[in-house]
Amino acid sequence: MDDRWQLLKPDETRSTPLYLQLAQKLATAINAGWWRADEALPSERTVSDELCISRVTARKAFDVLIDQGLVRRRHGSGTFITPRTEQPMSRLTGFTELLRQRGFEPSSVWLERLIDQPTHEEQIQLGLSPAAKVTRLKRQRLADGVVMAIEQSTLPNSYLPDPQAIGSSLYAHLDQLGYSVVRALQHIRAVNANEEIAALSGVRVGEALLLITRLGYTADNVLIELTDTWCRNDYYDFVAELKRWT
Amino acid sequence: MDDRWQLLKPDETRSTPLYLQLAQKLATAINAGWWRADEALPSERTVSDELCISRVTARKAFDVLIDQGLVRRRHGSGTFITPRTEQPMSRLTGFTELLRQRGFEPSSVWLERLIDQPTHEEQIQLGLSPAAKVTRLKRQRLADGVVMAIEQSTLPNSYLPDPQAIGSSLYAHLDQLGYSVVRALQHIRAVNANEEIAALSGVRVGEALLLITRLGYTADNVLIELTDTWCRNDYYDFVAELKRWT
DNA sequence: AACATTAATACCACTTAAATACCACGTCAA
DNA sequence: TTGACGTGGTATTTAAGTGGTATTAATGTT
Repeated sequence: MDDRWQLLKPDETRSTPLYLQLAQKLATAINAGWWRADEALPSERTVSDELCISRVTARKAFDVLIDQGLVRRRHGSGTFITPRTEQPMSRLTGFTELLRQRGFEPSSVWLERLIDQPTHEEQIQLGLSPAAKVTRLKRQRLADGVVMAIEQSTLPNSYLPDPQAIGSSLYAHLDQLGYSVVRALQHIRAVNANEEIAALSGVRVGEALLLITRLGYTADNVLIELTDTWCRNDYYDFVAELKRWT
Repeated sequence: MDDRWQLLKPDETRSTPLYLQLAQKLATAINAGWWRADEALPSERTVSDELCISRVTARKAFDVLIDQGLVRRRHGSGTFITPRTEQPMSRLTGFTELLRQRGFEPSSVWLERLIDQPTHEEQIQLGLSPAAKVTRLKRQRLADGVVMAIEQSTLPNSYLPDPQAIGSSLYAHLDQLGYSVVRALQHIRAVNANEEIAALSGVRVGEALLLITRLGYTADNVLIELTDTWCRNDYYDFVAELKRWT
């Protein structure tokens, strides 16, 4: 900043309103990358003081930027740059939340909700006694009515006595039962769609899909969830932000 | 400790919150190895007393470290260093490092190292002047002698005057030149291998590959690296650890 | 003249950083 | 076994900084 204020100063000739001039200059600055994603703009007061205009005028310029979706306001906190690529997913969040953030209307269709014998491998991973059973869930995930992913979860039956009782959000249901998934390991790889998945997700057989395998842990560090998700990546790009620790 | 407290003292200029300053200094100290794995940090009270700040402020700094997975808290007992092996890989790390961690012997073969005209899109993304050129790098990445990925990078020529001088590690080379990549956005999706990539990576045409697109930023938040990596996922699974923020 | 737009002033409501004071869990020695 | 002490956990408060809004005056348009 500092010397950059000069560039935001409005013209003397008031052919166009002050707030529009400012809005335009600010938009240019944002697109030029003066601030990074989620960084706060100077406050409305700072801007108005620095440019010798009223705060409401500065605010009105901000309104334009908000209307354009360039920035977002938080009462009592500041005005922040909207990330261009929308929300890097670095937190554990359900499918539903994630889609809402991206402006889609999420929904889902149950394909399977049943109690079953665990495979040998599942017995070991989930630490089940020989007699224990598992609950299997399978559903289509939709965004704006289009199938986006097929999701298949396996949990110890003891955590989900009644599979039919699960609403649209598995995580919300688990929360209610006191078994919140707090930490997860996600394993991402690419696979070619087989006949079953292709038919269910509406892609051609052989098309590349993301296969996300998730291991969900409770606060006690107990593995309670094994989930495979086949994602059509034209709808579900996975974005991660990485940092270097110097 | 003792004289080390001096190094943790916050700056007078309060441009950034105290707790963030402290968190950063502590993180540096931890990575520098001030404490051993599973060793306890000084207690929140000790830190706050020693640095003449409130305990809650010290505590808030600790919160940041916990969020980064560097330490772990035990009620009534203390705050302990997380062993490196359990720390989530949320750091930005080159291919080489990553493979070593997994016990492979990494190597690479150059396919292309040249100076070229940028495409229009690259001009905009990298903020290049009309006359500026870019350096293109393309190589096979091997693990134990087997091709694992094809990597194609584009950087502004100004950062890499002599492409031939790059050794095996691009990041190490950039570090030496003073243009460290500090932050990166990774975009992961699945694609079917086309003829070129299939031939280069030794898979059948149409096989599912991970396509990882990376945007690398310097500390000044300047985008200097565009990299596409096509990965055979039988060798390179992408693992991420996610946390829920309650 | 009547009206909408622009811009300024003054005051309200929310968020955050930081401090204080007190509560709850572990450890360990008596 | 127990209780004192050291550890982390949390509710509350204060001050400063942020956006939110009603009101008013000047200007331009019809």
